[in-house]
Amino acid sequence: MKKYDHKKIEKKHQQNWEKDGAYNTKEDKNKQKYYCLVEFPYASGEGLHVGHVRGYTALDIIARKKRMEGFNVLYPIGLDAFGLPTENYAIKTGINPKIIIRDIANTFRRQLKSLGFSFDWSREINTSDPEYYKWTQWIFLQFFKHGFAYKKKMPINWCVDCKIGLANEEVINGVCERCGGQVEKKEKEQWMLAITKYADRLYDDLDKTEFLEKIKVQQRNWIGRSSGVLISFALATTQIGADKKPQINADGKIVLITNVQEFRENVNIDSKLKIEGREFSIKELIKFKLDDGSFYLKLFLSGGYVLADDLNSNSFILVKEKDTNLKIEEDDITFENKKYSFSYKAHAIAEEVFGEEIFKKGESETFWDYTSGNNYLSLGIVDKNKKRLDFLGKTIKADKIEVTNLRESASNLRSSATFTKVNVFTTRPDTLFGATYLVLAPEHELIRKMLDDRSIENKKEVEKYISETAKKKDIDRMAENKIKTGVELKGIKAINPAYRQAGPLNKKEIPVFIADYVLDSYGTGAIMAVPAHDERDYAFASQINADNKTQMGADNKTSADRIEIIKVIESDQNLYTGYGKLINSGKFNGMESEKAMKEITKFVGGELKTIYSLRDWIFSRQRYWGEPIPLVFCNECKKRVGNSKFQIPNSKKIPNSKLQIQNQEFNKGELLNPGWVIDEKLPFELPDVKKYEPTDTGESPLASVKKWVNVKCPKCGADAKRETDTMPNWAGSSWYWLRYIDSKNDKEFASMDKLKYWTPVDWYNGGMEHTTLHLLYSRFWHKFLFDIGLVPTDEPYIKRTSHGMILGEGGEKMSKSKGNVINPDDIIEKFGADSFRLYEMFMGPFDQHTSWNTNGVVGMIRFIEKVYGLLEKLTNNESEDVDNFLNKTIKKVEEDIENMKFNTAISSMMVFVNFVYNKNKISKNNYKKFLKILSPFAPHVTEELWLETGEKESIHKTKWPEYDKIKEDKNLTIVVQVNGKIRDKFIIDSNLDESQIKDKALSSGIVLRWIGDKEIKKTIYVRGKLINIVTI
RNA sequence: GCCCGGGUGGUGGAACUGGUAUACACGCAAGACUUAAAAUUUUGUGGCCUAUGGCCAUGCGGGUUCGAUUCCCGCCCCGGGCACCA
Repeated sequence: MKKYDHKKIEKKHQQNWEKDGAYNTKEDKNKQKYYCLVEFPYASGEGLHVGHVRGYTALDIIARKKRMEGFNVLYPIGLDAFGLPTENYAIKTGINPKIIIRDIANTFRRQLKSLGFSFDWSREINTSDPEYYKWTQWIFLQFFKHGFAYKKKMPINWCVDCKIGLANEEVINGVCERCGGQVEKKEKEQWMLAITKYADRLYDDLDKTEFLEKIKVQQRNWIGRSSGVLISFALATTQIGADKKPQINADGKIVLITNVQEFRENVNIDSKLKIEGREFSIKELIKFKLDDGSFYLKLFLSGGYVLADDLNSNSFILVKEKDTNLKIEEDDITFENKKYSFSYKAHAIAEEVFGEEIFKKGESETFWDYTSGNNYLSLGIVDKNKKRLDFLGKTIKADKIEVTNLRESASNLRSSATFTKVNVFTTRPDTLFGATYLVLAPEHELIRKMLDDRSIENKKEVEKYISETAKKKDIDRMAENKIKTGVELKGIKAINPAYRQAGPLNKKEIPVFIADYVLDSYGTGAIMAVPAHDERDYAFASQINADNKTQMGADNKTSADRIEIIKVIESDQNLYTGYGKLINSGKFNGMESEKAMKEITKFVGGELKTIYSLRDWIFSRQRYWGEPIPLVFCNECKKRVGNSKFQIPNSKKIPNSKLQIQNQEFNKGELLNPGWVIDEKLPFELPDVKKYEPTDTGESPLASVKKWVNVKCPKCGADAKRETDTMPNWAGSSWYWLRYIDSKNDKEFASMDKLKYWTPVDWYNGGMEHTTLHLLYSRFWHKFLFDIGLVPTDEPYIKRTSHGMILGEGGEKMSKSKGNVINPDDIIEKFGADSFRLYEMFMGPFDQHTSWNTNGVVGMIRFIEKVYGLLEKLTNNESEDVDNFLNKTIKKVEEDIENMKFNTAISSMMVFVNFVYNKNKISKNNYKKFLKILSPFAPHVTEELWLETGEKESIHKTKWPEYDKIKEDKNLTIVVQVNGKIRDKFIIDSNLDESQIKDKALSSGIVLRWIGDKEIKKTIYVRGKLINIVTI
C-alpha cells in the first residue's frame, strides 16, 4: 500500500492548479455568479494566524462546493496594508514601510497558497498600492464634493502613547484599543465623514440582509436609535415669585398691541406674534429694565427674525438674522444718551438684509449689536465716530402686531431678564409633571452664553465645574458607581411647560443644574430630571440633597431649595421606572402611561424626535502610513468662497438636492469648508520621509516635508498647502470588495458592467471584532456610492457570518507573551494542509470560540489515511447498504455546509468511512462520489485519489453528486417504552403497521414484566422510531 | 442595568420539528505487533449499586407532557455587545 505523503501530494497539486489558473474567474453571463468574500489579512509581521485559516477554509469549502454546483465563483484575496503595526515597525527600524509591506505580502501569499485556498490570485490587491489608494482618495473626494466631509474642531480622544487621535470606537473602556494606553481629550481640527446622515438607512436596511441575527443586533446597538420627544422648557434668568401678577389672557386669544408698555411687561416666551400676516413664535426673549423703571425688549423669533423694541416710539424694528459665519471684531462703546455700556460688535459683511443694499462701503461701515450673540446682524448702524445713525430693518407699528398668549407679568423684575428656551429629549413624556429640575451638560452652548451675559450668579463655581469636567478623562466619567456631581445655575430658573400650560399651579419654577452625567453629544445635551421615575435622576437628586444637608447651617439653606420628588405614576416606591396610571398630573390623572405620553406631548407642543448614539466618523489621523487626504488649502480661494456672491442662500437651495453640486466654481464641500479645495490629480502620493514618528504637536510627519506640502492651488494657482493628515486604517477596507471585481481598471474603480454582474457579495465572512465598525463603515460607503449612481446595489453584502476565535491550548487568547501561538507553517509541515483544514473545521461550531489542540490534528490525519487506504478495498460491485449510507451522507454533508455546520459534516463522513471499513469494501463508483463530497474540505488528497482512480480531469471541476430521495431502510429499529422509559428494542420490517408492531411489543417478556398487571391506557407510536405503552 | 449567545463525560463537542442523551474526535486503560519505543491495530471508556438486572445523570428549582437537553416559569454561572444614551 502506498503511504500517504502529504508534502509531495500538496505541493504537486498546488503547482498544477497555479499553472492551470484553475481558480481564476471571468465574467460569464451564462452562469450564475457567486461571490465569496473573506476579510483580507491586516498586514503584520506575524504572518498568517490560525484564526485566518478558520474563516478562509470555511469559505473555500463554500466556494469549491458552489463551483461544483455550476456557479461562477469569485473568491478573491488581498492585503490590508496601511496601519499602525507597519508604521510602528518602520519607526523602530527606520525601514521604509513600502519595503516592509512587500515582505509581508510575500509571506502571506506563500502561506495562503500552501493551504490550497482556491483564491483568484490574478485579482490580488494591496491597499497601500498607489493604483489602489488612488481610488480610495477618489471616493473620499466624492464624499467631499457632496458635502459629506467637513472639518471640525472638536475634542478628540488623544492616545498619549500612540500620539494619535482615536475615533470614539477605538477607545475601549476609556483606554486606547491598540496599545491600552491612556486617552486624553485634545482639541484638534479633524476631517469628519457624515455617517449619521445614513443612520436610519443603515439601521432599517439590515432587514434586507441575511446577516446572522446577533450581527444585526450589534449593528443596531451601535447605531443606538431611540425615539422620544423634544420638549422645550423656558429658562428665565430671574426668579419670578409665587405672588404672580394676574394673567392677561390665559385662554390664548389674539390681542392687538395697543399699549406698548403692557406688551413689554406681559409678553412671555410662549406668546405667539402675528406681524404683517406672518406668524412667529419666540425663541428667546430679553427684557431690559431702564433706570426709570420702564422696559424694553428684544425678541428672537422663529424663521430667523429679530424683533427689537424701539425705545423712543410706539413701534418695533423687525430684522432678519444673518445665518452665515461673520467675522466679528469686538470693541466696547458707551452709548452716549444712556449710562449703559453695550458690547459692540462690528461685522465685516452687511449687504443682505431683506435683500436691500443698506449702506455704501466706506461711509458707515459698522454695525452695533447690544446682544452677545455671534451670528446676528446687528440692529443698528453707527458711523466712524460711533454715533448711532439708524436702525435697520422694518419698523413695525405696535398696533400692527397681534399677540397670542400674553400671560405672565414680569413687572416685578429687579433687573433686566432673559427668557430663552431649551429643548430636552425624553422617552418618557408621561412623567413630565414630575420634572423637578433640569440638567444641562457642562458643555451645553447655552451655558457659555449665560455666563457671558452674566445671568448666572455663581459664575465662578460654574466655571470651575466646567473646567474640571473638561479635564476628566472618559474613563473617570464612565466609572461605575460613580457619585454624581453637578452645580446649580443660580439665578436661572426653568418653567415646566406642563404647569405653564396648565395655568397657575404651585410648582412653576424648577432649578437648573449642570452635571456631567448628562452628555452634550447625545440628544440635545439637556434633560428634564424626574427623580421619581429615573434612576440616574434619583441618584443625582439624593446626592444634591445630601450635600445640601451638610451645608444647611453654613449656607442658610431651607428645605424649599431641596429637590422634591413628585410621583406622577401610582406606586409605593420612591423610585419607580415602570409604567402605570398617572397621578399628580392635572387633567391627565388616571390616564395610562402609554396614552399619557401622546397626550402630554400634544399638550405641551412637544416634537417627536428620533436620535442616535452613532456619531460622525473622525476621518483624519496624524500619521504617516495611510492614504493622504487629497485636499489643498488655499487662502485665495477662501476669500472668494467667503465673498457672498458665491454663497447660496438657504432659500435658494434646490429642494432634496443633498447629492447635487450646486455651484459651478466651488463644489459643495468647498463651500462647506472655505479654503479647502480638491486636487483631482490622483493618486495624491505619499512622499518618502526621513522619520516616520508623529510629532509631539500632533502633526503628521508629512508636515515636515516642505517640498510636498507647499503646492500651487489646483483651482487658482496661488500658493497653497496640502493637507498633511492621512486617512484612518478603515478607509481602504471600506470598499475593497468592489475593487476585486475589476482590480486592473485604471479608468474607474470598477466598471459598471462588471459590478452589475458580481455585486452584491453573496457571503462575507470575517472576525467578530469587525461586525460593528468595519461592517458599518463599509455599508455606509457602499450606500453612498449607490446614491451617486456608482454601484448597482444599496447593500454590499447579502450574508455576513463571523467565525469564533481560536484560543490557545489553555483556553486563553493566543499571544506572543503567553507563548501559546500556533504557527500555521509548523502544522502544515507536520500534518499537511488537508489535515489542518479538516481539523479547523472539525474543532467545534464555526461561530463559537474554541481552543486549539494539536492532538486533534492527529485524528484528522488518521481519517485521511483511512480514506487513502480505501483505495485498496475497491470492488466493482455496488452494495445496497453502502449505497444507502452514502446517499444519506451526501445529503447530510450538503446541508451541513450550507448551514456552516462543518464539524458535523466531517463527523458524518467519518461515520461513513468507519462503516465502509467494517464492510471492508466499497465500489469504485461510490468511492469516487465520496471523494467529491470530501474534496472541498481536503482538496489535495482527494485530487490525488481521484486521479489514482484513473480520472484525468481535476476533481474540482466535476459536478457535486446528487442524492436520491431518502430511501427507507428495510429494517428499522423500534424502541419500546413503558411509561416513557426504554425497556426493549427490536428490529422490524418496515412494512409492518402500528397494530402489528404493538402486538410484537406486547409479546416481549421484558415489556410484559414492566406492564405487570396494570391496565394499558393507550399506546403512542412514532413511525419507524418508537412505541410507548402507557399504563398508570 | 439593558440586549444577544452559552452551560451536556477527563477534553473539543453531537442530538432533525418534544421521540433511543453522550454521535464523531481527542485523551485514557487493556490486548496484539515489536528486543524496545513510536506508529499501527483490536477492545473498553458518563456515574453509582446489592451488576445477565437496575437506579441516577444535559447548571439549579419547579411546571406542561405518555415522553423534555429541546417548551413554559423562577434562579445561578460563563462569554459577548451596548452603557450616566435621558
